[in-house]
Amino acid sequence: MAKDELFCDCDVIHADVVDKVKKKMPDEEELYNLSDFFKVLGDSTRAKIMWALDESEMCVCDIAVLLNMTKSAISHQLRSLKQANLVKYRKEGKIVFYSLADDHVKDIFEKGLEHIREKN
Amino acid sequence: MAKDELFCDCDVIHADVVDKVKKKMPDEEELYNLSDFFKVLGDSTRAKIMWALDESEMCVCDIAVLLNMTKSAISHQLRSLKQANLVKYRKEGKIVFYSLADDHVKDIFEKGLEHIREKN
DNA sequence: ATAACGATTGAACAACTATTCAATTAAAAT
DNA sequence: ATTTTAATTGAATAGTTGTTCAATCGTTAT
Repeated sequence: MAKDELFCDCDVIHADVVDKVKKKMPDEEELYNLSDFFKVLGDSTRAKIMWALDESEMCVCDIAVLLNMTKSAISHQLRSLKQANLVKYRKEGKIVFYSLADDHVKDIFEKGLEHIREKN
Repeated sequence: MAKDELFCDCDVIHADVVDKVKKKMPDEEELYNLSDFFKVLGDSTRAKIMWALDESEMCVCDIAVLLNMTKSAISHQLRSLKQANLVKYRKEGKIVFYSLADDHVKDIFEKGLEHIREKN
């Protein structure tokens, strides 16, 4: 019995399946990073920001006006998006222009929308 | 001045851009649902479950053993996944087998992994 | 220099969420 | 019928997270 299974409160029902899947399973860290990536998109404010930046490069103030929120709130969220490499920025004087960092994101957005629009 | 802009703590810097994006912006509800969808994937336990179910249909107990967690914790998370239409299930006696509900999810997973593996 | 403004930051609070624990349901086996 | 087991459920708790508020940084204009 593997030490991984010591704390489960049930019998192994299909040990073959579990073993097979366990062998293929990617690193703990990789799935953790994956969920972290989706977590960033999993907030309506950030989703709106992403959508907006997909349409056009914008500064913090523009986004704040668009979404009717404070610059501070937007800036905090842009920080999350920046850390997740979903957006990039360029400075022009005191204005900071943000834009999407990655083409994957557009695809992911579209796939996600397809899913929720299908409405099972 | 639109009433949407009353509470912003800054001037409109690029009104043309803001207006253009505002017109294209999808319904509040749609982006809210989109972020809700990503939120479900934005937890490492659920991401692991999704990954496992992408490999093979599994019962609650199998998943609990695989992830070394209690059936209760897994069941709670499967409930979230089910509500988001990410998984479906079939009953066989007292055993409940879960599997992925949707082909989109596989694509989204792969796109997400691509992104985090690129490592900017 | 200094005032003004876009943007960022940190602390604090409120809202939300994942896991645990105990109890319960439903089906199978004795 | 009763026991066993897979699964679900609800309440509670601990941890996380989004927004607000106030202060600060950096650049531009006066």
